[in-house]
Amino acid sequence: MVTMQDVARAAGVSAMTVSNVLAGRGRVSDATRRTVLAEVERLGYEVDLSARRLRAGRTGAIALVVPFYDHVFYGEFAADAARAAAAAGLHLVVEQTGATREGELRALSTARLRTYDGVLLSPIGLSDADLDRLHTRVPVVLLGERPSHPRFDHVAMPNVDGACLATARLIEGGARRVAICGGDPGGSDTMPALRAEGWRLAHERAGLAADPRLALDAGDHTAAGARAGVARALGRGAEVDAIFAVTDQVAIGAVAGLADAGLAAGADVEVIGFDNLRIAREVAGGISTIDPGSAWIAERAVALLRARIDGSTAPPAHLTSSATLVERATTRDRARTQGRTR
Amino acid sequence: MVTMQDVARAAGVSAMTVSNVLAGRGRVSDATRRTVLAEVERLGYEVDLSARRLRAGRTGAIALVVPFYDHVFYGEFAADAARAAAAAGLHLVVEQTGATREGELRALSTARLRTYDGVLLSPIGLSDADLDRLHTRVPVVLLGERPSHPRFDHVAMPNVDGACLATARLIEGGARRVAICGGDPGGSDTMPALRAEGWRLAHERAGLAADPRLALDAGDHTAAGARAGVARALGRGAEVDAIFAVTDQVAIGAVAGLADAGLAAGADVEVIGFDNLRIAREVAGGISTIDPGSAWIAERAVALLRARIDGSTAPPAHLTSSATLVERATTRDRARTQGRTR
DNA sequence: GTGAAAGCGCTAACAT
DNA sequence: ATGTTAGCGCTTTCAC
Repeated sequence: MVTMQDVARAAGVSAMTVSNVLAGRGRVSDATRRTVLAEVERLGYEVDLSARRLRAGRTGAIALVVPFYDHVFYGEFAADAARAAAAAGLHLVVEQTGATREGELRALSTARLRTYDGVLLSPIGLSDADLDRLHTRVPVVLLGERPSHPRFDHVAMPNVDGACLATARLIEGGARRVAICGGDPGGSDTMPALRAEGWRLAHERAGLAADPRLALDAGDHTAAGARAGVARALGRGAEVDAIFAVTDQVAIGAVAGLADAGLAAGADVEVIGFDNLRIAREVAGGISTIDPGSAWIAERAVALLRARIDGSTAPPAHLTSSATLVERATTRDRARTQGRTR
Repeated sequence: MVTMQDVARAAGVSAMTVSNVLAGRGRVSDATRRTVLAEVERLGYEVDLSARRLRAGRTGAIALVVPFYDHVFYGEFAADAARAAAAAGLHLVVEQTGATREGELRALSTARLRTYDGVLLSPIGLSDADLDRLHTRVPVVLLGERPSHPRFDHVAMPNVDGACLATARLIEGGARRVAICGGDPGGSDTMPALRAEGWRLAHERAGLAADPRLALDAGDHTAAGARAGVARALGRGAEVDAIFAVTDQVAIGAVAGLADAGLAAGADVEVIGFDNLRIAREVAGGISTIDPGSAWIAERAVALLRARIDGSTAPPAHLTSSATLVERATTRDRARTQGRTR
């Protein structure tokens, strides 16, 4: 294994000069630089990141910590975040927690975290109290449901607004029995709870009452779970004019569940999803959905993290992106695509 | 920031003893252990991974290096690999290369790699010559298309076999004009080329000739690209009895392209995809597909890496998983699900 | 069972 | 423009 010393010796300079050349730091003559780089190349030298970090305190890498690797939404989000990180001169790596409190604490609290300059965390299992207790030198920016914690920067999804926008569109389209699939009207601050709140709010604003019996189960929020939930509800005779599905995955399952019952999404029952996954465009002729502005979220979150890494002591920012309705085949098109800003 | 020294001081022992307690190494009295652990807890101490690695040479983490974060296949594969890694006592993190030679070299060759005990690499842009030139102390296990490189362990997808199995099923089902969507009959050793080879092979074995005009374009292998490709082919009057789509994403697009032309996947044109993505089960009534055995691949790859990390000098292993046909609604069911082993 | 000394590979701070 | 010194936090080695 070749070290910086080896390169220095071979180039007839000190290790410090090699370090300076490699980091583009300090003043080095052109001749020296060339010699050093030639030796680096010849010997196949590569800096040891651990050593650099131990001394310099930085790695140039940030982590995105998500609940599950195999959720399409997080995959697409990671791609957005990687783009934003690259633009900010940072390298992004992704870690998974399994959506458990323990997994999230492990990802944050344990040592692993020290090898990153900053962390983008999508908390699911972690309570505010857990976050309070977090004593970490590494800057953390929270992603997710609702801007909440006073100590951390937070960039949130427009959960309530987006759900409200979707439900309002379904009501305006003439539906009076608008179901929510995968929502949790009883809960608080989780994604299913917040989107259920938007569903309820849209009813209220239209002078209607959201019927709790129209809160359809979506199991674990997979397409399979939603399909089964919709089939079950239809099977026991639930009357449904339209469905707001809390995610596009759920919407895909809901469309399948309708099809199982001989109903066509769009023509018979309007369906709107949430997330604007790329795949939703090609399924069932195109699933209408709420675009939560993921690219904007990724960009702002990375910018906030970058600022903290650079030592910013500004008060924590709490941002929420704005939701846009994207109409496709599962809603009968009146206007094609209409946006709305909070 | 609290260091091991701080804990040692507080517990009235040496740093070495703290280190021993934390690593479960050496002989430490029970009383000392308890005191140390209590101080660790009280001070909120966490080991610094960079320092540990610098000295000990290990981090307990491996990297999975994939072309794109936002490809569903890699997301599902990462989840499998994380499970396998956890079982082997390793922590898995995911990095992205953008499918470029440069990105892959950067992920491997640059320093970043040294913070991992091993790397699972899914090479796309890298040539065998590039791999030859790789001089890295860190063990690398190759994933992907065809077992090839003499210096590395490799676990491959059953590309040719799987494609052959799918195509054979379509031919046995009565189709005589079996298209391939997203294949590359001219290429070599890439995923589209190998799956095209399987398509050709199945024809040959059935005493038929694969018609090169039935190699349908799928653009960048997104559902959108495949949909456009199928629509274009149908638009210029191509006669197609059945479609083997090289991935499930492509299959989803192909089903949409057929629908655009008023054709029903399954009833009018049989379609088989490849990958067995979870989402493929719920789309279009269920897309028939080839299960490439991703979980097996992940498990074997992690086991090989674990062995190398532990110092194995066995000759490089070259494994290929076996393909299974999963029949759903886009094929007319005769047998439900039939496997085949290589 | 525990500790002291040494040093992993690198870079900040200060010479020269 | 380049080199010297010191030390980041940990663990290996060896002494007690």
